Order: sequence, then structure tokens, then C-alpha cells
Amino acid sequence: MITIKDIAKKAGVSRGTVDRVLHDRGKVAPEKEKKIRRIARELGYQPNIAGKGLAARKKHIKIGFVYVSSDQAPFHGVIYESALQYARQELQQYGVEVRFFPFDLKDYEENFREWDKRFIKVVREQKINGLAVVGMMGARLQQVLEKNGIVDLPFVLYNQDEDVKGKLAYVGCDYERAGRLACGLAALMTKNKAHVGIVSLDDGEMQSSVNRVAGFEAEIRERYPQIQIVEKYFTSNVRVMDELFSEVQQMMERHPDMDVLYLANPGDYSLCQSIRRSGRTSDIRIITNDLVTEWQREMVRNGTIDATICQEPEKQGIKPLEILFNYLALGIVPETEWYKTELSMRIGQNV
Amino acid sequence: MITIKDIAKKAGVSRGTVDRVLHDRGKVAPEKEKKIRRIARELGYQPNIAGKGLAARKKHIKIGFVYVSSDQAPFHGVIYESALQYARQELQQYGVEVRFFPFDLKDYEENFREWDKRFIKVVREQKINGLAVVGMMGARLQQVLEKNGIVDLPFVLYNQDEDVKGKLAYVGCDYERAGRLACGLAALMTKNKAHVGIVSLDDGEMQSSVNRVAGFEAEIRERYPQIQIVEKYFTSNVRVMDELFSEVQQMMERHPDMDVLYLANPGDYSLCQSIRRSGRTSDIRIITNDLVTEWQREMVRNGTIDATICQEPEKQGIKPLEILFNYLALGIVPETEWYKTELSMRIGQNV
DNA sequence: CTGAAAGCGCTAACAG
DNA sequence: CTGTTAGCGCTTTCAG
Repeated sequence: MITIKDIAKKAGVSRGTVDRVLHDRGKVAPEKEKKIRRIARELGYQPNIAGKGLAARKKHIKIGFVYVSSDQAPFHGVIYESALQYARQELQQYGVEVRFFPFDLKDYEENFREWDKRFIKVVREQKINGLAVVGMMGARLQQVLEKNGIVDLPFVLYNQDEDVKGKLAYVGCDYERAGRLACGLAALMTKNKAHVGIVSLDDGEMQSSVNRVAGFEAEIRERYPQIQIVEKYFTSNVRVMDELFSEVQQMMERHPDMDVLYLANPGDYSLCQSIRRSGRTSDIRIITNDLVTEWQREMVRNGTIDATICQEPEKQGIKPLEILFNYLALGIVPETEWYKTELSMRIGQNV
Repeated sequence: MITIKDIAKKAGVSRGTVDRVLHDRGKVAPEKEKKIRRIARELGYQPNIAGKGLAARKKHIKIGFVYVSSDQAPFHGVIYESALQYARQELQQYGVEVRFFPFDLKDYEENFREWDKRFIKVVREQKINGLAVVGMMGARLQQVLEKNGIVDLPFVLYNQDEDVKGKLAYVGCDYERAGRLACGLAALMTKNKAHVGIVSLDDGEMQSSVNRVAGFEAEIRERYPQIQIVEKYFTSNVRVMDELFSEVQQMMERHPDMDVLYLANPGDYSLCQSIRRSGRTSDIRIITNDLVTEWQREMVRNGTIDATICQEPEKQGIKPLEILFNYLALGIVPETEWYKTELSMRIGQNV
């Protein structure tokens, strides 16, 4: 294994100088620099991670993690728990500290000034070196930081992509592909001729949901001409849980041939239970997204939900921290701008 | 973070002594030992992995990796490639060397004496510290080693479990569960009333295949009383690829209601293509296992295969090495005896 | 049985 | 601009 020491000896300089060249810090005489780079290349120098890891504690790295704390979003709960555990189990060993910034969607709209203020304060005082931010907040926070003179903070987004200055990477699934996968499942369930009702608990503007539906439709066009979407229903009014059910019932009455229901953004899964209890719909196949609570798992096990498409929430919590750690502590730039989480299909036998 | 130094100071001993106690090496005065253990516990000492990692090079660890090299087994090719890359990219950094021992199933039966001899020679001369061995060879190799006076080598098995002395862990899927999953898929495809033909390219004794079929049948008993297995056909005669197809055709003629074909151990996937080409079977659903060659992927994409169940071959190559490294270099004992690889379902949309 | 010292590879801090 | 030094946490070795 080639070490920085080998390079230094061969180049007739000190390890410090080699380090400077390899990390573009400080000034080094041009000829020396060239020589060092050449030798490093020739020898095929690969920095040793264990060494870097040990030395990383000198950097006193601090990472901020912004996440959705609402109890209404168990999916984000899993993300947070995973991040927390990773921070404590792994990053702590390298002297890296992680500051968590919970925010509640509804609450934030009312008290964003206060939230922002506290956020800025902590980022500034604690000298945060990088941020992992849930998509949808990235651009907003970047703006807030800039307004307060904090620039050049590396960002990693997760769960939802955004175009943000300083973005190192995005960690999350391909929602369009998730929709395609749902369509493939619908095809599998119906010998390629499903009559699909799509229901989503959002206003029809939510990116994830929009992309899922788009993927579903694209797959119909490209592969399953016999599949029909009989109706789409979007609603963001969360107080109408029972009403939603009666809407779906009416939908099914309007389309007696409907045999697949795709919940693009199911929110509360109680709808599935209501449908099953209503009896006469027992042979409709229900496809949902995500699987985080034990209750949801149980619904898949007992057939209330026929299939569901998951997107690795754990990875969405861990990977952003890992990317930031690699970047800040080890100097490793992410290989890709988009770390795709795996889309896995779950049925009763593999929840 | 608590270090070994903190413990030493608090206990009034040297770091060396603490190290001895914590790793049960050498003798330490009983009172000192107790004190050190107590302090370590009280302080919640957690060894630092980066530190251990760096110091690990002093151990000159060598790991042996025994794998199936046959070109007939692309699945094992993926395992090998993954292990190789992991060895080069990760383990090499810690000064760990990996010696690979390919063996060809047929060839081995003829020349096992020679193979064994070479194996023993390398293990002894290179002072191999641990072995990752493909299941089915574990017990045999353990025996050979013992006969040659080499004992106490830690083993990690993969792909197939065995009861082997010194086994640290097994890495592989739950084949019974894979069979259950296949049954769940069959149910999904047929509104829970499939007529299934099972075909497997083995003599009916192969563990993985036996367990898959058992799982399939168990799931029928427990969940899908309406599903029937119309026929099972096993053959290990590989020269009869075309014959196999005509066997399956006859099977389908005997059971015109057969609508799902489960290939428990497909070997060569050409059968699927033959079936599709024969035309009149276009609405039969085919479920297979594993997905490694581009050709197989293409068959899933274009609908020749409807669904397939994968078992993470990459992990089967990497994890055994990781377990051995953790054990030998970092002193970390595996948390579980069975590292289950994930069973994922693949259809045209997520190959 | 125990302590002291050296060193794994890398980086930051300091002194020139 | 450059070299030297110290140290991250751990393990091995050597000397007692």
C-alpha cells in the first residue's frame, strides 16, 4: 500500500507538503506540486480511510439534520430514528456531532420566523459544516442562510429533490419509477388488463404523487394498452377520512369493472380497512406506497393491502449523513448526484 | 468518547494492561482485572473502530475465499466478483489479504485429492486466519483441514448452510421463505387460485430447491387453499434441455388449466424462451429465481419471465469477508448466526 | 505479570 | 512557501 510518506520520500519533500498538494490547501512551489502529483499518480496512491478516520477528529465536524417531526408522518419518523442511530453509533466515533432540527409542517407555516432564527443561531454559533435537509425545505433554508451571510455550506437533500445551491447530492427514490412499478403490479394482478382507480391524499400538486401517477400512466402507454385508469381522485383535505371512503365507494359504483385501486399517497391507511369491511369489494386489489408502522405491515400480511412499494426510509436518514461525513471528514466527493433508494415490492410473504 | 487511555488512567494501570484485560490475552492480576472491567463498564467504553482499523495492519490477516468457479453458474460468478472487489477496495486498506480458491464442481469430483492438497498447502504456508466457504464444501473442507492438523480456523459459510465446527455465521437467503414468496406471487397473479406446475433442474435432493418447494406448499396450506400444484417435475440431467421443454409441454397438455409455472431451480433459462415461442402458452405466468445475466434481465423486461425472486448475490460475496474481517481484525463477534440476504421480487419494471 | 514505547496513515498547528 | 511535530485510538513488542 502506498502512503503519503512514500510519496514524500520519493519526491524529496515532507509529508506536510504532499498533504498540501493532495488537498489543494496552502501554496506549494509549482514544480514540486507537479512532481508530487505525478508520483502520486504513478504509484497509484489511494488514501487510507482508517488513517483519515482517526485524524478526522481534529476537524471537529458538525452536521445539521433537518427533518419532519410531525406525528402524522411516521415515514419521517423512521428516517429520523435511522439518522439518530447512525449519528450515535458511527459518526460519534469520528468525533462528528450531529445537531437535529425537527420541524412540524403546520407549525412551521405559523412560526417560521422563530424557527429560522433559532436555526441560524445554532448553525452560526456551533459552526455547522454541512446540512442534511428534507426536500422541500432545502431551497428555503439555503435562502435563509444566505440572507444571514452564511454561504458555502454543503447540502445533501433527501426524500424529495430540489435544485439548491451547494447541493452535494440527493438521496431518495425515483417516484416516477415507483409509479411504473405499481403499474407493473397492476398488470401482474389482472393479466395486463386492469381497470385502475387512483386515489391520493394530496392536492394534486405534490411532487412525489404527481410523478408516481405520471409513471403509472407512462407505463400504460408504453406497455399495457389494455390497462385503463377509470378515475383519479385527489384530495388534501385530511379531515374527510370517512368522506374519502365514501368517495371511493362512489368511484367503485361508477366503475363496476374497477379491479385495482392505487393509493399514490395514502397518508392514513384506514381507507384500505374501510374498503375491505364494506364487503362487496373483496376482490379489488389495493396497491399502496411505503410501509412503516406495524399496523400497515399487518394490513399487508392479512391481505387488506395486496402489495406495497417501499423506498428505504432508513437509507434516506443514514445516507445523507454518510455523504456529508465522507465529504467533510474524508474529502470524498459523492460519486453521483442522485443516490437512488431501492424500490422494493412487498406482499404478505415478505413484509 | 471514552478511550482505553481514560480507563488506564482511572484504574491506575498502563494502556497495555487494559488492552490485555479487554481482549483476554495474557495474565493480569485478578483484582486489577476486576477493577478494569468495572471501570470500562461504568464508563461505557466502546472501542474506536478507526483506531482498531489502523492498528489492524499489524496483525497481517489473511482470509481464504472458496467459491464455485464453473461457467455454468453465473450466480456464483457475481458472488466472486463482489468478493474480489470488496477485498481490493476495502480490506486491502487494512492490510488484509484474501486468497481465492476457485473450484469447479465437476472437476473437483475427479481431482479432489489434488485440489485438497493445494488448499492445505496454501492455508498452512500463508497462515490463513479464517475462511469464507460456499455451502456444501464447508463440512468437507473442515474435515480435510482437521485431518491435516489445522484446527480452530473460523469459518463463514455462504449461499447454503451447513453444520460446521468453528462456524461463525452463515450468509444466505431463507429458501423456504423464497418458496413462500413465489406462492404469494402466484396468488397475486391468479386471484388466489393458481394451478401451478413446478419444474426444477435438480435431482429433487438439492437443499435450496427442496426448501423452496416446501415453502411454496406450506403457503398453500396456510393461506391459499384454492391454489393447486398440478404437477412437479425434477430432473438433474442437464443434457436434456430440449427434452425438458417437451416434458413441460406435455405437463401443460395434461393440465390445461395450469396457469403458473414455477421454476424452483431454473439453471439454464432457455426453457422460458422455448415456452413463450411455442405460442399457445402465452398466458401462462412464469416465476423464476435469481437474476444475474443480462440475458435473464432482458427476459424479465420483455415478459418472457413474469417475475423472479432474487437473493442478493453481491452480499453473499461481501458479507462473509466483512464478518471475518470484523472478527479477526476488530474483535467483533457476529451478532447473529444467520445473516439473511433480502429476498426481492423483480418484474419488468424493476430489474 | 506489567509498563513503556513505537507505530499504523493522516492532518493540523507551529515554527521557520 | 516548507519541514517538523504531535497526536487521533489501538495493538504489538520489548524490556523489565
